Amino acid sequence: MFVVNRSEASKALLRQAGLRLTPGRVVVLDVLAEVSHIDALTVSEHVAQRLPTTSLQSVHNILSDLTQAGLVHKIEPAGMPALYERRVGDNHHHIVCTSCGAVADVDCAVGSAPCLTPNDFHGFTVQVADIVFWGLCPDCQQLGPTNIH
Amino acid sequence: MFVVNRSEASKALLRQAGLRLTPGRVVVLDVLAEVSHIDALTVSEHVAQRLPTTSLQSVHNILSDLTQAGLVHKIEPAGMPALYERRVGDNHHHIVCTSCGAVADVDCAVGSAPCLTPNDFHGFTVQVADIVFWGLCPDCQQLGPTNIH
DNA sequence: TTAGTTGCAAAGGCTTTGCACGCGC
DNA sequence: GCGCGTGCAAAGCCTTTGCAACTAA
Repeated sequence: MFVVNRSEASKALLRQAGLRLTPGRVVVLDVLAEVSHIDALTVSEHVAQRLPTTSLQSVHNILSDLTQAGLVHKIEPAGMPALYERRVGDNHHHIVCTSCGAVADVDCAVGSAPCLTPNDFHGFTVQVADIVFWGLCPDCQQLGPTNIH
Repeated sequence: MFVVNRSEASKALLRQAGLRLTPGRVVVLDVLAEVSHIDALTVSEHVAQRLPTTSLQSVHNILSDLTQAGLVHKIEPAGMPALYERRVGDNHHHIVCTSCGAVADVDCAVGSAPCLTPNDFHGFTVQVADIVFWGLCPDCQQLGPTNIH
């Protein structure tokens, strides 16, 4: 399979997902391929450089569509605006810097079903585990924390 | 140690935490001792039954103070208003019903540092792990899900 | 007394909604 | 041409902030 450039890859993803292929969606996917863990506003700013007419609200719509289609993953760390990333399969979680808000991926140490030895809690059926680690990123460890969180 | 009633226990907690003892704070703690995993609005409604002059904003202030003092724990499941509970020590997480929003406590199966075999990810220093499980509560398993999430 | 809290009102940040226009298929 | 997406504007939701009046210590 030859994919010549980023946009072609994005278009292919959209087609696979059965989504209509629009400029906005292609550019949003392109942006997320370049920068990860960014919020809707940041996505919008990047999109605006290539598609100046696309509003923040449209970016929200698009991100919502892409998330539903499973092309994009939405992370919602407590107290922060939602962040988006292109998902690369699953079973990775995130660590967020309590000082500057930087985010990094974390492959869960335990494996495919983290913290889930029993499959059932209080009669609940467990479907997903959302795991967010909080700590200090390397930069903030040196500078001393300012705790945004 | 004789604690005659709920309010006395709440007052004792406030004193221990070095917080000023006000009616609002006592009642909020009382409410949280009775009902757990409720949002600020629900707390406010319960408080209003005993202290009608206390506004929602004041409840927010109070919850924020109590959270900072460590008397109360704030849970922020993705896409829901923040929930509060009186903390009973730590190391328990939560499972939220994707259909009706019900919340239950989960003692993490792995122990004190769930999913944390290494203590360091990408140079980050890990301080806390926020873990939220999503699934269906017993009621919604029978009724069929309506997925709020 | 006096520093810490409350009550009220207003604003803030992020996200969702509604509706007419326009574009992908 | 039909129907889904977009653009724009406005509202929604929860929460925070500002400030004067009050009250616990």
